[in-house]
Amino acid sequence: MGSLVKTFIFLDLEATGLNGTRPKITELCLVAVHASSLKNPTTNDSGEIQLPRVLDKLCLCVDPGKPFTPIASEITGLDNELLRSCEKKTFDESLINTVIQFINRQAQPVCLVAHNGFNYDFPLLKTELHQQDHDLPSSILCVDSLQAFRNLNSEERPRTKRSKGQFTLKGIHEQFFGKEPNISHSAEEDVLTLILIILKADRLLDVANYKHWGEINKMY
DNA sequence: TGCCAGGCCCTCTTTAGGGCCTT
Repeated sequence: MGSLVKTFIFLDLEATGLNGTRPKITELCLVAVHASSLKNPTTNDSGEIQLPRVLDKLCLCVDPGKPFTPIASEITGLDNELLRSCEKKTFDESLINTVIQFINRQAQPVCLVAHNGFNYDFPLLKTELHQQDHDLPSSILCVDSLQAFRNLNSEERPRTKRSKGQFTLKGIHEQFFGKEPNISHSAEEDVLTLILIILKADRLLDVANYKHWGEINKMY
């Protein structure tokens, strides 16, 4: 199914907490890359993989309208006062239209990609859309890069004891590039890290399990 | 009010338990 996709839209959400806290989105970042740009990544003079030159970005901060958990605030560097002082709007119709227009601008069909997306980002995004009586088209495809990396691991590597952090964005980046990613837990930096590790794991999107947006359930 | 996920994967498994991963 992945071979049909013309645009991969890498997605990351920051929010007020994890699933059990009925979180609200505080920041979202979408970066769209044409499938052709993922097939033959360019490298610099040192042989390091480079991000594609042609990519579309949409990054927005959002007033969540509910308190952050302390840990979420610490991790993301955002808090209610900061977002309010910058006069950020809530997850409203204007934001939803912007996201939909961003998706519609891309070569179709598109596929959303997020790390642990099937359990976190996609259900949370669906929840916020439904709360405003909106949704994305059911035909949009989705991939969870965490699940895909685990599939890749079980197929291509000898069985090794799992270790904490093995499949985190940071952990995969360290395994591939021998160093930590620049900054983690801004939505944009996490998306760019995700793109880099997917460029490095060139078979990942071939072995991934594709779902339709219509199969994604709300988080709450 | 108080509580607070859940699907996936691994193993000392399958009549189960526990850790990972996302903020």
